[in-house]
Amino acid sequence: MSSGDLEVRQLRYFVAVAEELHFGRAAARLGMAQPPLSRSIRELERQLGVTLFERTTRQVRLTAAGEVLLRDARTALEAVTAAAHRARQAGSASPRLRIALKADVDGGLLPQILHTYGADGASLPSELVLGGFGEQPQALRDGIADVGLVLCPFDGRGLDSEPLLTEPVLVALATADPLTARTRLSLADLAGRKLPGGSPASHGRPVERPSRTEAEWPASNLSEIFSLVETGSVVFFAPASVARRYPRPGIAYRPVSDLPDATLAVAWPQEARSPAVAAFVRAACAVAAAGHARTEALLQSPTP
Amino acid sequence: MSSGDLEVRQLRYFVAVAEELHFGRAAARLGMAQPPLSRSIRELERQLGVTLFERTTRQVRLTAAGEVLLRDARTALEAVTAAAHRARQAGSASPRLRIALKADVDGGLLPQILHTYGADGASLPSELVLGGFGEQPQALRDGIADVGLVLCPFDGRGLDSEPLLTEPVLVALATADPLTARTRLSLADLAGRKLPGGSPASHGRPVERPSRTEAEWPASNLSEIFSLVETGSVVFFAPASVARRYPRPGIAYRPVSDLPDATLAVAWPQEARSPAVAAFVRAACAVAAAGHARTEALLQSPTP
DNA sequence: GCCATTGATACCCTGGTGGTATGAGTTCGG
DNA sequence: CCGAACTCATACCACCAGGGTATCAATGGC
Repeated sequence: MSSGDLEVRQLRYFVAVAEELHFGRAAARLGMAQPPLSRSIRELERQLGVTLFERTTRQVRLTAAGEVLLRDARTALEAVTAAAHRARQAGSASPRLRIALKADVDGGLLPQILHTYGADGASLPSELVLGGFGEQPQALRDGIADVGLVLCPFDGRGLDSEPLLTEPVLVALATADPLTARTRLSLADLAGRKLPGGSPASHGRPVERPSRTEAEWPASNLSEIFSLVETGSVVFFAPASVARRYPRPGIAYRPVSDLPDATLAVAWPQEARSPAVAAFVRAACAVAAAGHARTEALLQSPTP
Repeated sequence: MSSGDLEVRQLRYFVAVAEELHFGRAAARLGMAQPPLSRSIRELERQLGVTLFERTTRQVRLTAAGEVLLRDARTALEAVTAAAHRARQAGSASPRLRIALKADVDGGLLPQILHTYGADGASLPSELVLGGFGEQPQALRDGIADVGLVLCPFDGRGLDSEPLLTEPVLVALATADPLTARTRLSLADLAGRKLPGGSPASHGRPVERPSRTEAEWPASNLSEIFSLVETGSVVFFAPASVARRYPRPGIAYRPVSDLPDATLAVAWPQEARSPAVAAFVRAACAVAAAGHARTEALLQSPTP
């Protein structure tokens, strides 16, 4: 037995094959030829003493053990890449707090949060890490960012989080859309409308892992999405704070009665121990609480 | 840059050097020569673009980036070995639920828990994984066990847990000990007495990572410890349920007034999704709740 | 100032890792 | 029923990464 322990390369290969369920495609994705990949998987199975795939010449399927390994291998790979990224960051000449978020999806709190955070003694210079919908948790797990603003629900494996604010979700329609005649819509009204994601309007964000390439998204940023909305080719669900930021003449926003409110949260890796992360979380919670209190006050006393 | 990504071997090497702070000793521990180890660390630093150690010929110190990497590398290595162990287990012909505990430290609940668990439809045959004090959390992180019984407080990184029962801690003394004359003791009374761990009685269990070899523990199991207690060479702190199990004539148990109660908890890896683990946790909580209710009843109605 | 200690450098060599060519089994069309 | 296409496995080869040995160089203690 030369077994001893697994290597990262073996895990990468395994995940590639497990995701493609096809040795040739997996090899292509890995930039290598198929035979060494087959051999490597076989060697992995030998080391583990376990069959990971059931192969026919026409089909490759994961065994139960393979399913288990796929899950654990993914988290192990995340942990390794996170170690690398965090070490690089910690060794850099100018250490920074890297904040992951989707551009404009900050509930309008970001400037205030940054201000409060900057006043904290434990604060480091901050840096924004912008990413697409739902990519923030992965960025945190991979060590690309230290803390993030995310929309609930999100994939919280290995993360801790604290909710900041909850706000209604509006639908953005072209002003020309007949539905704008109504002041309130339901999901049923929107059935069949296309979403920027490309898929028909079922509701909610894509839950599966976003391994798809950017190319599949016809529009990757909100400006482009709202341009599409303006032309009437798609509709788009946006939290109220995002809607406030894009008050275009060609777009109308309407509340959706049966869509749950969107909750913005601050999230960070569970094992995070950095004082800067703690300071940012403190600042975010404080700003959210202040905003909440202000809203409450407005509601309580309509005539101040 | 041939960097791309880290390899497990590099992380193992780094952790060894970071723990030993000495290339020669680290190399010996890894079963290899010193020069390739030095070269490997240098290559790692080059890949990361970060200095991990400050070396003089007389001293090796971790840099800040090194500290960060040490923490993350440990968790990454845990994740990798866990993946291997869990895959092996999942692929075995007779899958089992592996329960980690320290022998006899189960609050007397284990038989009942196993009985209840066995009646659950989702249950698998169970297997006990016995380990020393505080080794259970590590066993769970390394994928050696699926669920465990642990004493609080414990190193809960990556684990979820549920408390089961809380009971007072007694001190075990030789019957010949003059302190047995008193019915109640405080920690101050025991100052200076030796504990089985070898260190003087400060109180509590060793908190640092138990990487020490078994040889450092003069007694590795409770039978041996209680033999030492009988001879008067050490005293020993034991939860009441453990004391009940060793009612030896040569040993007297006394409550310790200023020692916090011991809490037994059931713990499992956060990412665990197995129905068998869920069934065991359910069973453990149910049995604990039942026992708790029984105790309450006894206290409420002293004359039934 | 000499010596012991310890990390770095130089060099060699083995084995693992990847490439190419090809075989073998399965499925589908005719 | 046969052949073509597809796909995974096997055989064999080549390269270099990773480990070993010998040695140097720098530092600190006596």
